[in-house]
Amino acid sequence: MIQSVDRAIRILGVLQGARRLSLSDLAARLELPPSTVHGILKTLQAHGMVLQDRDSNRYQLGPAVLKLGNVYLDTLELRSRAVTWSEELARRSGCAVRTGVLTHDEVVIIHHEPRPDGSRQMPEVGIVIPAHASALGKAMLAYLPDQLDELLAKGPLRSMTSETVIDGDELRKQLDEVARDALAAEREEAVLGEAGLAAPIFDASGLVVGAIGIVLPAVDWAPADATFGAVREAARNISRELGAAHWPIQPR
Amino acid sequence: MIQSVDRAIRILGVLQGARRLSLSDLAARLELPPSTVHGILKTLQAHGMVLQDRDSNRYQLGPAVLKLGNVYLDTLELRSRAVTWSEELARRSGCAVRTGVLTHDEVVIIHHEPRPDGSRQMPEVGIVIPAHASALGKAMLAYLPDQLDELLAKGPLRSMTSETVIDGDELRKQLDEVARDALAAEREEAVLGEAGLAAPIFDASGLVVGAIGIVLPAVDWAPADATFGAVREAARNISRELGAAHWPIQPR
DNA sequence: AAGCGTATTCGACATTGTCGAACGCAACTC
DNA sequence: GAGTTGCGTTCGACAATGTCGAATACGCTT
Repeated sequence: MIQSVDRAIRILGVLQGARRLSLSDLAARLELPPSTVHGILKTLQAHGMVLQDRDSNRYQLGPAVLKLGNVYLDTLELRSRAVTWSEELARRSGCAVRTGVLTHDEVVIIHHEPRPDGSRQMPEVGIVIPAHASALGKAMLAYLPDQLDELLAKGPLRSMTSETVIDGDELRKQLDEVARDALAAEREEAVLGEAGLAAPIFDASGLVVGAIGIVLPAVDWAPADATFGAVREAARNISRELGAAHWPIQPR
Repeated sequence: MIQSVDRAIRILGVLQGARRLSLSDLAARLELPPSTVHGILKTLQAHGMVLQDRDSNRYQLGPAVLKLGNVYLDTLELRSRAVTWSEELARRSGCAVRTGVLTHDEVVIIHHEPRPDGSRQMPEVGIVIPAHASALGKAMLAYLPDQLDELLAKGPLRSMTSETVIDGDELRKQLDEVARDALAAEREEAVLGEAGLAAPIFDASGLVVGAIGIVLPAVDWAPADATFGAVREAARNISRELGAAHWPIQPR
């Protein structure tokens, strides 16, 4: 692990959480001398990864990170497959559809198909949700015991709403059920008033590479039986296109 | 400039251009020993900035970059203003609307309003276009002589189509006209069959912070007079909301 | 089974980043 | 308007750190 690179990424991470920060704030949060942080910041700035507000001198993320993000999406085979099947799933379920991948303890949304009712909706590509509080995250974690252990070892689970599962054992119990059905649900655990239903996506090597699912108003729970089937089918179809031999894969 | 951080970002940049690369390819392109690149790569990997394909061992960008990109968009005041006015501009012009910012020699799209005809269109947020070959880029460069000098000093302009302006003097001449009208046009200079029209956006300090414009099929050139006015108005409205005292600002 | 082309590990060396201190600058305060 | 405080930034000596060549391990082909 190269120290300065690690520090640079940690700077980006802090900036990600706090939007705009002064050099001294940044240094305080990282527990590093300001001059050290300054050197790294200037390097990041030269590449457009961060930029400094002319008026306040505070630092924030720069346009170069956006460029990188877009290229990541283009390289993902999963995404191109998800686009096709999301459309169908949205039509069949009448709900917005999200596809996501796992990074450490969070789900990153890589595709978002708006509800097919024609209303204006914010694109959600790139947003992150704690894995333990989302249907997508649970669908993936159920088949990734190592990632789950790592997540639980890291510290207490963050509570998002009163419904968030923050007990490790309770989460494990839920995930056992998820693995049995290849279907994960979430009711107001991340956002009040919102529920989710998701299924895991596997690739040719039989490992979970993502999950696809629907988002619906909590009051519309439970969805029709056909909807459960539609989510599982979307996940299975994408998995097959990625070369997965079976769906679902048996965990462990 | 911290060497290892600089190298890390260069690695990300190469990965951005080439999608997936083996360690030796990557090392060869950067003219660095493989072991040096490997150390940096492993650090980036630990943070999810890059990931390694299990089968081929090749490296590619990871989900963490996508997360960063999304947060960058959220911090941009310009973007939230652009969303409102893009909608109006799309309605008035009947065209797709793009808003972009400048990084070095490229325009990064930070908002994309699809053509209001209801057809399915790929979201274009995050894509990059060489500044000299786009209406958005010209609109900004006309008011940023320093950036223009830097761009021209860096080397020959990249040709995208037969229409791309690759002569520095010719570009300067065009930009003088752009600065006079506060309106930049582009006809098939980046993509054959596509034309653009854009106007610069200024902030409270009177500097260019972005540009907004429309994309239309080259065969539909020239747009109606009202459309020219609509583009300028959108740029002026956003500039005013950002605190700009005047629009356009006089260059130099 | 042998050989090649990979990625990866290791360790010695000196290059390089680090950190404290000093500087410059602007915005307040009295 | 002089003094003061709180910034960001620059500088340079030191040694911690990243670098690179060589050695190892791995997987694929022949």
